[in-house]
Amino acid sequence: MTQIPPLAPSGPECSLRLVDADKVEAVRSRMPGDSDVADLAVIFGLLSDPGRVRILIALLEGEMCVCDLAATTGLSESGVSHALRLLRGPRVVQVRRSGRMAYYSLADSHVRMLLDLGLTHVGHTGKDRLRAVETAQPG
Amino acid sequence: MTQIPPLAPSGPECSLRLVDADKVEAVRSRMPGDSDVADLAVIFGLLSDPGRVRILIALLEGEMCVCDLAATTGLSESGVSHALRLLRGPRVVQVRRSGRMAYYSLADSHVRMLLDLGLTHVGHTGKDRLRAVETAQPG
DNA sequence: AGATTATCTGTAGAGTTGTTCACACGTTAA
DNA sequence: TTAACGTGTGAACAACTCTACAGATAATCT
Repeated sequence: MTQIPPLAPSGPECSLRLVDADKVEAVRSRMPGDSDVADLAVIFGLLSDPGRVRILIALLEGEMCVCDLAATTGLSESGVSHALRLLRGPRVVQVRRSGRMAYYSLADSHVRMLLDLGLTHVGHTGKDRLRAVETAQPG
Repeated sequence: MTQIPPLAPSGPECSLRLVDADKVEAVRSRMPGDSDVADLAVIFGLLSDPGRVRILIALLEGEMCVCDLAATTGLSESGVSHALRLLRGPRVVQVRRSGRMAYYSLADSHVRMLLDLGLTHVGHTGKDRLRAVETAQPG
């Protein structure tokens, strides 16, 4: 089930050096499969752009239409549309249409938690993300 | 403290359309600052590469040296070194040196939680995963 | 000393990503 | 119907990122 296959490709002339072979084997056996790792990287990649981060943070407060998201985030409406397209694919956001409006909202609670955790890491207040509670960080 | 400034740049010839101006204002006022958003995007960006994800998942089990990380992840040792350099900057990992060995470990518990949350999001197999986040919140 | 080992760094090329522009699509109003 | 509106899409271009290779650095050993 594990990939990253070439640990011991053929014989003793393997060029890989190992210090703790047991640990390497143990960790390799518990490593998620390639597709899970790739999917994980894709999700994080979607959160790696400031514009998309702002869009998602805005959506934490509830659904919004494209033009309001543009005004909120400072992106162009086309830029917001492109970003939302990327986020729609892996179902990070979902859309509700009403007439010519498109109202977007978060489709996955994990993304909400990822954003909260990330903001905590970055030091933007404690868990209380969107409120100004100075939790000064030493060093 | 909020940026994304050009909501109402000067006058009525503003080209931005608003549907729910109150909501836009409310969300804008709670939006983290540019540097927090940028830092957040950087952190997620570091997690957006399969190689780095594998390195960090390996480090969930404890510290490892570069060559063992290479054997575990399938990356070249140079590639691991490059990846760790990126992760060292924002202090996602830390290094302990002993002789000519360099032992890397996770430097931030948030990253541990981000990885676990992400794996839950993609894998959803709900299994034993990686015994990560044992320091999670009490029941 | 020189050789070997483990890690680190610089660079170049291929590949990817974000932004902007222009226009297309479907909906609503006149 | 035509026009305006909100949104979606494709293409082009700059900017960025990943990977591999070569070499550098520092510690260890003979």
